[in-house]
Amino acid sequence: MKRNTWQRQAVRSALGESAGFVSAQELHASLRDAGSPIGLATVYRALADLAVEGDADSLQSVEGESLYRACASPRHHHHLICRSCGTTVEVEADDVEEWAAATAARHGFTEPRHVIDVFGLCAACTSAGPRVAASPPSP
Amino acid sequence: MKRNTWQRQAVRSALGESAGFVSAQELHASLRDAGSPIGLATVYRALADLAVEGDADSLQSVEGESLYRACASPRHHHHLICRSCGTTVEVEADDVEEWAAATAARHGFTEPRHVIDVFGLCAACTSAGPRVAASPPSP
DNA sequence: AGCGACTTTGACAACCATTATCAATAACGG
DNA sequence: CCGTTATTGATAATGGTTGTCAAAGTCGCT
Ligand SMILES: [Zn+2]
Ligand SMILES: [Zn+2]
Ligand SMILES: [Zn+2]
Ligand SMILES: [Zn+2]
Repeated sequence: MKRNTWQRQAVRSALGESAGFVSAQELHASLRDAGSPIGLATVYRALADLAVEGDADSLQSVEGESLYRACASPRHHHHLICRSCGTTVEVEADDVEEWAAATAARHGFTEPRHVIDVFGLCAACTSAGPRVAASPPSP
Repeated sequence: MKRNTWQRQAVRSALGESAGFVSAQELHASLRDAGSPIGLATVYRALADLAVEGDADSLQSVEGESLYRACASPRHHHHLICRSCGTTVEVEADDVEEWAAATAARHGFTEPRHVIDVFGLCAACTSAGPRVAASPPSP
Protein backbone atom coordinates (compact mmCIF):
# COMPACT_ATOMS: atom_id res chain seq x y z
CA MET A 1 0.00 0.00 0.00
CA LYS A 2 1.06 3.58 -0.66
CA ARG A 3 1.51 5.61 2.47
CA ASN A 4 0.72 9.26 2.58
CA THR A 5 3.71 11.23 3.81
CA TRP A 6 4.31 14.96 3.89
CA GLN A 7 7.35 14.37 1.69
CA ARG A 8 5.28 13.00 -1.17
CA GLN A 9 2.77 15.80 -0.80
CA ALA A 10 5.60 18.33 -0.85
CA VAL A 11 7.00 16.91 -4.07
CA ARG A 12 3.55 16.83 -5.66
CA SER A 13 2.94 20.41 -4.62
CA ALA A 14 6.33 21.70 -5.71
CA LEU A 15 5.99 19.97 -9.05
CA GLY A 16 2.60 21.53 -9.59
CA GLU A 17 3.94 25.00 -8.93
CA SER A 18 6.79 24.87 -11.42
CA ALA A 19 5.85 26.11 -14.86
CA GLY A 20 7.89 23.73 -16.96
CA PHE A 21 9.93 20.58 -16.71
CA VAL A 22 12.28 20.33 -13.75
CA SER A 23 14.96 17.87 -12.75
CA ALA A 24 14.97 16.00 -9.45
CA GLN A 25 17.98 18.01 -8.37
CA GLU A 26 16.29 21.31 -9.13
CA LEU A 27 13.13 20.31 -7.31
CA HIS A 28 15.13 19.18 -4.32
CA ALA A 29 17.04 22.45 -4.27
CA SER A 30 13.88 24.55 -4.40
CA LEU A 31 12.27 22.49 -1.66
CA ARG A 32 15.33 22.93 0.51
CA ASP A 33 15.39 26.65 -0.23
CA ALA A 34 11.78 26.79 0.91
CA GLY A 35 12.88 25.37 4.25
CA SER A 36 11.96 21.74 3.74
CA PRO A 37 14.42 19.19 5.13
CA ILE A 38 13.42 16.61 2.52
CA GLY A 39 16.13 14.25 1.34
CA LEU A 40 17.39 14.00 -2.21
CA ALA A 41 16.76 10.28 -2.55
CA THR A 42 13.18 10.81 -1.47
CA VAL A 43 12.63 13.37 -4.20
CA TYR A 44 13.95 10.90 -6.77
CA ARG A 45 11.65 8.19 -5.46
CA ALA A 46 8.59 10.43 -5.26
CA LEU A 47 9.09 11.65 -8.83
CA ALA A 48 9.53 8.13 -10.14
CA ASP A 49 6.32 7.11 -8.38
CA LEU A 50 4.39 10.07 -9.77
CA ALA A 51 5.58 9.15 -13.23
CA VAL A 52 4.45 5.53 -13.05
CA GLU A 53 1.12 6.55 -11.55
CA GLY A 54 0.59 8.85 -14.51
CA ASP A 55 0.44 12.01 -12.41
CA ALA A 56 3.62 13.34 -13.95
CA ASP A 57 5.20 13.32 -17.37
CA SER A 58 8.87 12.63 -17.76
CA LEU A 59 11.36 13.14 -20.53
CA GLN A 60 15.10 13.12 -21.00
CA SER A 61 16.77 16.46 -21.47
CA VAL A 62 19.31 16.78 -24.25
CA GLU A 63 22.01 16.37 -21.62
CA GLY A 64 20.50 13.08 -20.51
CA GLU A 65 18.92 14.38 -17.31
CA SER A 66 15.45 13.12 -16.37
CA LEU A 67 12.93 15.94 -16.23
CA TYR A 68 9.46 15.85 -14.72
CA ARG A 69 6.32 17.91 -14.95
CA ALA A 70 2.87 17.76 -13.40
CA CYS A 71 0.38 16.71 -16.04
CA ALA A 72 -2.51 19.11 -16.51
CA SER A 73 -4.38 16.58 -18.60
CA PRO A 74 -4.64 12.89 -17.86
CA ARG A 75 -5.01 12.20 -21.56
CA HIS A 76 -2.10 11.14 -23.72
CA HIS A 77 -0.36 14.25 -25.00
CA HIS A 78 2.96 15.74 -25.97
CA HIS A 79 4.86 18.91 -25.15
CA LEU A 80 6.06 22.11 -26.73
CA ILE A 81 8.93 23.33 -24.59
CA CYS A 82 10.84 26.60 -24.52
CA ARG A 83 14.50 25.68 -24.41
CA SER A 84 15.36 29.01 -22.82
CA CYS A 85 12.91 29.40 -19.92
CA GLY A 86 11.34 25.93 -19.80
CA THR A 87 7.76 27.09 -20.28
CA THR A 88 5.74 24.16 -21.53
CA VAL A 89 2.54 23.78 -23.51
CA GLU A 90 0.67 20.51 -23.68
CA VAL A 91 -0.46 19.57 -27.19
CA GLU A 92 -2.56 16.78 -28.59
CA ALA A 93 -2.24 15.53 -32.12
CA ASP A 94 -4.30 12.57 -33.17
CA ASP A 95 -2.83 12.73 -36.67
CA VAL A 96 0.64 12.19 -35.33
CA GLU A 97 -0.53 9.39 -33.06
CA GLU A 98 -1.98 7.64 -36.07
CA TRP A 99 1.13 8.24 -38.10
CA ALA A 100 3.27 6.63 -35.41
CA ALA A 101 1.03 3.59 -35.19
CA ALA A 102 0.78 3.25 -38.97
CA THR A 103 4.52 3.62 -39.45
CA ALA A 104 5.24 0.90 -36.94
CA ALA A 105 2.64 -1.41 -38.48
CA ARG A 106 3.87 -0.81 -42.03
CA HIS A 107 7.30 -2.12 -41.05
CA GLY A 108 6.03 -5.07 -39.08
CA PHE A 109 6.71 -3.55 -35.67
CA THR A 110 4.37 -4.30 -32.82
CA GLU A 111 3.68 -2.66 -29.46
CA PRO A 112 4.69 0.76 -30.74
CA ARG A 113 5.53 3.60 -28.36
CA HIS A 114 6.80 6.97 -29.27
CA VAL A 115 8.76 9.95 -28.06
CA ILE A 116 7.58 13.21 -29.60
CA ASP A 117 8.67 16.57 -28.24
CA VAL A 118 9.01 19.99 -29.84
CA PHE A 119 11.57 22.46 -28.54
CA GLY A 120 11.70 26.13 -29.47
CA LEU A 121 11.81 29.64 -28.09
CA CYS A 122 8.57 30.93 -26.61
CA ALA A 123 7.21 34.32 -27.62
CA ALA A 124 8.62 36.01 -24.53
CA CYS A 125 12.09 34.57 -24.97
CA THR A 126 12.01 35.30 -28.69
CA SER A 127 11.29 38.98 -28.15
CA ALA A 128 13.94 39.08 -25.44
CA GLY A 129 16.34 38.73 -28.33
CA PRO A 130 19.43 36.61 -28.85
CA ARG A 131 21.24 35.76 -25.67
CA VAL A 132 24.59 37.48 -25.17
CA ALA A 133 27.23 36.72 -22.59
CA ALA A 134 27.24 40.33 -21.42
CA SER A 135 25.93 43.67 -22.59
CA PRO A 136 28.77 46.13 -22.07
CA PRO A 137 27.44 49.69 -22.23
CA SER A 138 28.34 51.05 -25.65
CA PRO A 139 30.63 54.10 -25.13
CA MET B 1 41.02 21.78 -39.56
CA LYS B 2 40.00 18.15 -39.04
CA ARG B 3 42.83 15.68 -39.23
CA ASN B 4 42.43 12.23 -40.62
CA THR B 5 43.43 9.55 -38.13
CA TRP B 6 42.96 5.80 -38.24
CA GLN B 7 40.99 6.10 -35.01
CA ARG B 8 38.31 8.25 -36.59
CA GLN B 9 38.14 5.96 -39.59
CA ALA B 10 37.81 2.97 -37.28
CA VAL B 11 34.90 4.55 -35.44
CA ARG B 12 33.23 5.53 -38.71
CA SER B 13 33.66 2.02 -40.03
CA ALA B 14 32.51 0.27 -36.88
CA LEU B 15 29.48 2.51 -36.67
CA GLY B 16 28.59 1.74 -40.25
CA GLU B 17 28.72 -2.00 -39.62
CA SER B 18 26.38 -2.03 -36.65
CA ALA B 19 22.75 -2.53 -37.58
CA GLY B 20 21.11 -0.29 -35.02
CA PHE B 21 21.96 2.32 -32.43
CA VAL B 22 24.98 1.63 -30.28
CA SER B 23 26.47 3.32 -27.26
CA ALA B 24 30.01 4.66 -27.13
CA GLN B 25 30.88 1.96 -24.61
CA GLU B 26 29.55 -0.81 -26.84
CA LEU B 27 31.39 0.52 -29.86
CA HIS B 28 34.60 0.78 -27.87
CA ALA B 29 34.20 -2.77 -26.63
CA SER B 30 33.64 -4.16 -30.11
CA LEU B 31 36.61 -2.26 -31.49
CA ARG B 32 38.80 -3.60 -28.72
CA ASP B 33 37.48 -7.11 -29.32
CA ALA B 34 38.45 -6.70 -32.96
CA GLY B 35 42.00 -6.03 -31.82
CA SER B 36 42.04 -2.26 -32.01
CA PRO B 37 43.92 -0.47 -29.23
CA ILE B 38 41.72 2.60 -29.52
CA GLY B 39 40.98 4.53 -26.33
CA LEU B 40 37.56 5.04 -24.84
CA ALA B 41 37.79 8.83 -24.72
CA THR B 42 38.67 8.85 -28.39
CA VAL B 43 35.55 6.89 -29.26
CA TYR B 44 33.44 9.41 -27.34
CA ARG B 45 35.09 12.30 -29.16
CA ALA B 46 34.82 10.70 -32.59
CA LEU B 47 31.13 9.95 -32.12
CA ALA B 48 30.40 13.46 -30.94
CA ASP B 49 32.21 14.81 -33.99
CA LEU B 50 30.29 12.54 -36.36
CA ALA B 51 27.05 13.72 -34.80
CA VAL B 52 27.77 17.42 -35.25
CA GLU B 53 28.98 16.83 -38.80
CA GLY B 54 25.68 15.16 -39.57
CA ASP B 55 27.26 11.81 -40.43
CA ALA B 56 25.63 10.13 -37.46
CA ASP B 57 22.33 10.38 -35.68
CA SER B 58 22.19 10.37 -31.92
CA LEU B 59 19.47 9.84 -29.39
CA GLN B 60 19.15 9.17 -25.68
CA SER B 61 18.17 5.69 -24.64
CA VAL B 62 15.45 5.32 -22.05
CA GLU B 63 18.20 4.77 -19.48
CA GLY B 64 19.80 8.07 -20.44
CA GLU B 65 22.68 6.61 -22.43
CA SER B 66 23.70 8.38 -25.63
CA LEU B 67 23.28 6.14 -28.66
CA TYR B 68 24.67 6.67 -32.15
CA ARG B 69 24.01 5.32 -35.59
CA ALA B 70 25.48 5.89 -39.04
CA CYS B 71 22.97 7.77 -41.16
CA ALA B 72 22.08 6.04 -44.40
CA SER B 73 20.40 9.16 -45.73
CA PRO B 74 21.78 12.67 -45.40
CA ARG B 75 18.23 14.00 -45.45
CA HIS B 76 16.35 14.84 -42.30
CA HIS B 77 14.59 11.74 -41.03
CA HIS B 78 13.48 9.85 -37.96
CA HIS B 79 13.79 6.30 -36.67
CA LEU B 80 11.73 3.26 -35.93
CA ILE B 81 13.69 1.21 -33.44
CA CYS B 82 13.25 -2.31 -32.10
CA ARG B 83 13.61 -2.08 -28.35
CA SER B 84 14.61 -5.73 -28.15
CA CYS B 85 17.33 -6.15 -30.78
CA GLY B 86 18.01 -2.53 -31.76
CA THR B 87 17.25 -2.96 -35.45
CA THR B 88 16.48 0.44 -36.89
CA VAL B 89 14.52 1.71 -39.88
CA GLU B 90 14.85 5.25 -41.15
CA VAL B 91 11.54 6.93 -41.90
CA GLU B 92 10.59 10.24 -43.43
CA ALA B 93 7.32 11.99 -42.70
CA ASP B 94 6.76 15.39 -44.19
CA ASP B 95 3.33 15.58 -42.58
CA VAL B 96 4.84 15.27 -39.15
CA GLU B 97 7.51 17.81 -39.95
CA GLU B 98 4.82 20.28 -40.93
CA TRP B 99 2.79 19.47 -37.86
CA ALA B 100 5.78 20.22 -35.64
CA ALA B 101 6.46 23.53 -37.34
CA ALA B 102 2.79 24.54 -37.34
CA THR B 103 2.34 23.61 -33.69
CA ALA B 104 5.31 25.70 -32.68
CA ALA B 105 4.13 28.66 -34.75
CA ARG B 106 0.56 28.45 -33.45
CA HIS B 107 1.85 28.96 -29.91
CA GLY B 108 4.28 31.71 -30.79
CA PHE B 109 7.35 29.54 -30.55
CA THR B 110 10.27 30.19 -32.90
CA GLU B 111 13.26 28.16 -34.03
CA PRO B 112 11.43 24.88 -33.53
CA ARG B 113 13.29 21.61 -33.31
CA HIS B 114 11.86 18.24 -32.55
CA VAL B 115 12.59 14.80 -31.19
CA ILE B 116 10.47 12.10 -32.81
CA ASP B 117 11.24 8.43 -32.37
CA VAL B 118 9.11 5.32 -32.52
CA PHE B 119 10.02 2.26 -30.48
CA GLY B 120 8.48 -1.18 -30.91
CA LEU B 121 9.23 -4.83 -31.46
CA CYS B 122 10.39 -5.77 -34.94
CA ALA B 123 8.76 -8.66 -36.80
CA ALA B 124 11.55 -11.05 -35.85
CA CYS B 125 11.45 -10.18 -32.17
CA THR B 126 7.66 -10.26 -32.17
CA SER B 127 7.54 -13.80 -33.53
CA ALA B 128 10.23 -14.82 -31.05
CA GLY B 129 7.44 -14.48 -28.52
CA PRO B 130 7.19 -12.82 -25.14
CA ARG B 131 10.38 -12.77 -23.17
CA VAL B 132 10.40 -14.85 -19.99
CA ALA B 133 12.92 -14.70 -17.19
CA ALA B 134 13.33 -18.46 -17.18
CA SER B 135 11.44 -21.55 -18.21
CA PRO B 136 11.71 -23.91 -15.26
CA PRO B 137 10.65 -27.46 -16.15
CA SER B 138 7.25 -28.01 -14.61
CA PRO B 139 7.56 -30.86 -12.07
C1' DA C 1 62.29 13.49 -47.05
C1' DG C 2 62.69 16.57 -43.15
C1' DC C 3 60.79 20.12 -40.13
C1' DG C 4 57.78 22.63 -37.21
C1' DA C 5 53.24 24.09 -35.75
C1' DC C 6 49.41 22.50 -34.22
C1' DT C 7 46.00 18.41 -33.36
C1' DT C 8 44.79 14.34 -31.57
C1' DT C 9 45.33 10.61 -28.59
C1' DG C 10 44.73 7.87 -24.30
C1' DA C 11 45.49 6.45 -19.44
C1' DC C 12 43.62 8.14 -15.62
C1' DA C 13 41.21 11.19 -12.56
C1' DA C 14 37.33 14.03 -11.90
C1' DC C 15 32.47 14.85 -12.36
C1' DC C 16 27.74 14.30 -11.64
C1' DA C 17 23.19 12.25 -11.89
C1' DT C 18 21.15 8.32 -10.19
C1' DT C 19 20.66 4.16 -7.26
C1' DA C 20 21.64 0.97 -3.39
C1' DT C 21 22.28 0.51 1.73
C1' DC C 22 20.30 0.06 6.00
C1' DA C 23 19.26 1.73 10.60
C1' DA C 24 15.92 4.95 12.32
C1' DT C 25 11.42 6.82 11.74
C1' DA C 26 6.64 7.32 10.88
C1' DA C 27 2.01 5.77 8.86
C1' DC C 28 -1.97 3.10 9.39
C1' DG C 29 -5.11 -0.83 10.56
C1' DG C 30 -6.89 -2.90 14.46
C1' DC D 1 -2.08 2.97 21.74
C1' DC D 2 0.70 -0.75 19.43
C1' DG D 3 2.85 -3.54 16.34
C1' DT D 4 3.79 -4.18 11.70
C1' DT D 5 5.86 -2.54 7.86
C1' DA D 6 6.59 0.93 4.25
C1' DT D 7 9.29 5.09 4.05
C1' DT D 8 12.91 8.11 4.89
C1' DG D 9 17.63 10.00 4.37
C1' DA D 10 22.76 10.37 5.08
C1' DT D 11 26.09 8.20 2.84
C1' DA D 12 28.44 5.03 -0.21
C1' DA D 13 28.53 3.03 -4.52
C1' DT D 14 27.63 2.92 -9.42
C1' DG D 15 28.34 4.13 -14.09
C1' DG D 16 28.37 7.05 -18.12
C1' DT D 17 30.74 11.00 -19.64
C1' DT D 18 34.16 14.63 -19.69
C1' DG D 19 38.63 16.99 -18.27
C1' DT D 20 43.84 16.67 -17.97
C1' DC D 21 48.12 16.85 -20.08
C1' DA D 22 52.33 14.71 -21.72
C1' DA D 23 53.40 11.99 -25.68
C1' DA D 24 52.58 10.85 -30.40
C1' DG D 25 50.71 11.78 -34.83
C1' DT D 26 49.22 14.72 -38.88
C1' DC D 27 49.93 17.92 -42.49
C1' DG D 28 51.56 22.00 -44.93
C1' DC D 29 55.71 23.53 -46.36
C1' DT D 30 60.39 23.58 -48.02
ZN1 LIG E 1 10.81 30.98 -22.95
ZN1 LIG F 1 1.54 10.44 -28.61
ZN1 LIG G 1 14.04 -6.81 -32.94
ZN1 LIG H 1 11.73 15.69 -38.32
